[in-house]
Amino acid sequence: MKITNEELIKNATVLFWKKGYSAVGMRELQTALDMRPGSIYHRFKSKDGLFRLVIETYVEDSKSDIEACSAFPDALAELEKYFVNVTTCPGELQYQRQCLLVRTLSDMEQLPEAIRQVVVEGMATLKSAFLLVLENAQQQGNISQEADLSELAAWLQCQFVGLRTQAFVCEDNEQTKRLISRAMSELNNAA
Amino acid sequence: MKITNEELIKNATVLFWKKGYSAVGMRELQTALDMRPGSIYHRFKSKDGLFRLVIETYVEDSKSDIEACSAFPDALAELEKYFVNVTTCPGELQYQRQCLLVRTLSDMEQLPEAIRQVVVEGMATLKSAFLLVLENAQQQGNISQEADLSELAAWLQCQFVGLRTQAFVCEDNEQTKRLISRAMSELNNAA
DNA sequence: AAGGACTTTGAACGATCGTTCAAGTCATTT
DNA sequence: AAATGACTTGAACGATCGTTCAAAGTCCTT
Repeated sequence: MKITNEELIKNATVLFWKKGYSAVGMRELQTALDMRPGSIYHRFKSKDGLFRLVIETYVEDSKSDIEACSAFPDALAELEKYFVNVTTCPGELQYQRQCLLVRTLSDMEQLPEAIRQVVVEGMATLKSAFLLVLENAQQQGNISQEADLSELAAWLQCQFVGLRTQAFVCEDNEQTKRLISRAMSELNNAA
Repeated sequence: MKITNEELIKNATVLFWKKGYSAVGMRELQTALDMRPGSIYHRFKSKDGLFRLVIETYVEDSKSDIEACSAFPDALAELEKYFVNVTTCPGELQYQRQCLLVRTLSDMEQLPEAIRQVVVEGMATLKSAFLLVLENAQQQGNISQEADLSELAAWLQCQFVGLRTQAFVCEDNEQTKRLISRAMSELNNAA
């Protein structure tokens, strides 16, 4: 066991993100992880088990990235940077523009119930992360005191999903940035 | 050939929409269409060929639905109704909340280039449909004359994708309606 | 050096995948 | 009634799927 789980999951994430759960074959994983089937099954129990770890890790990482924005003096400005980063990642990383959770929604039908829960809960987790950022922005005076932060968090997540999907399809980074700054300025005007 | 292509495509659409391109097996299609493999291949050439027709039909239908809003005295109000209809379809039709084109993005990797184009062009077609509605709304005086309609169309599509995805995951129809009316009122304030 | 627990190996399994094709059915034309 | 052409049938093909397991390898403890 010289190679850490963490590293293996990172490699598996790339594959699953690029091709989706069902399109990734075990032989492909065997190559990518440089492991033979028995080893993979010994460590991760099954393809499902490995995928579950991938999703859980992804949610954890994304949550950290989003919540990290709260620490800055202007949380909303930092969140905007994060949106831009995620939607404009270049060339060989373009597959990362589409949120992994959203892309996994398409595989839900053939995932075991346990993993479906992880995905749905993951969406909720990220919404909470947005909420934390909004709370800080409110304290910083950039969002009105009367605003319904919980609904704004749902709204932010909508924007997040929509923007990432459009960036994934369209590739026009300048338009994406304009759409992001439009969304952010709507946030400032929010009741 | 007593059953029309149209009807067969309708049945196939349900399957592809629910499970996604790669998760639908030929045997499943054989059952759903009540046809034997040879017949399907005789009519549609391949699984790809059938799926292509499904996508093309979906784009055509969606385009019509969206553009139909232009004909009303208040095009934006009609568009809002359409958004609500699509995001709140009940129970056994819930799979329709997620846009079929967006859900197909996840299968792109394993689709032949020709169909990828159909999907991407389909997204552009729907954006144009939104543009048409916006042009009418502008003439009706509900959108400022200075607004960049082309960018607003991209923005609308973002909202469309984001809202449908969130409605697909969350199932809280009331929140969805609030988010939709928020989006629509932002449209009124648009520069 | 021997024992024991953990890990890796890779051939093989049964199931399912999309697809093919020779044979059969059926309506229409001659 | 015989021939023609369009469409349907369903067994079968090779490929690939996720998974298993007995055997071999590795490494620490005694």
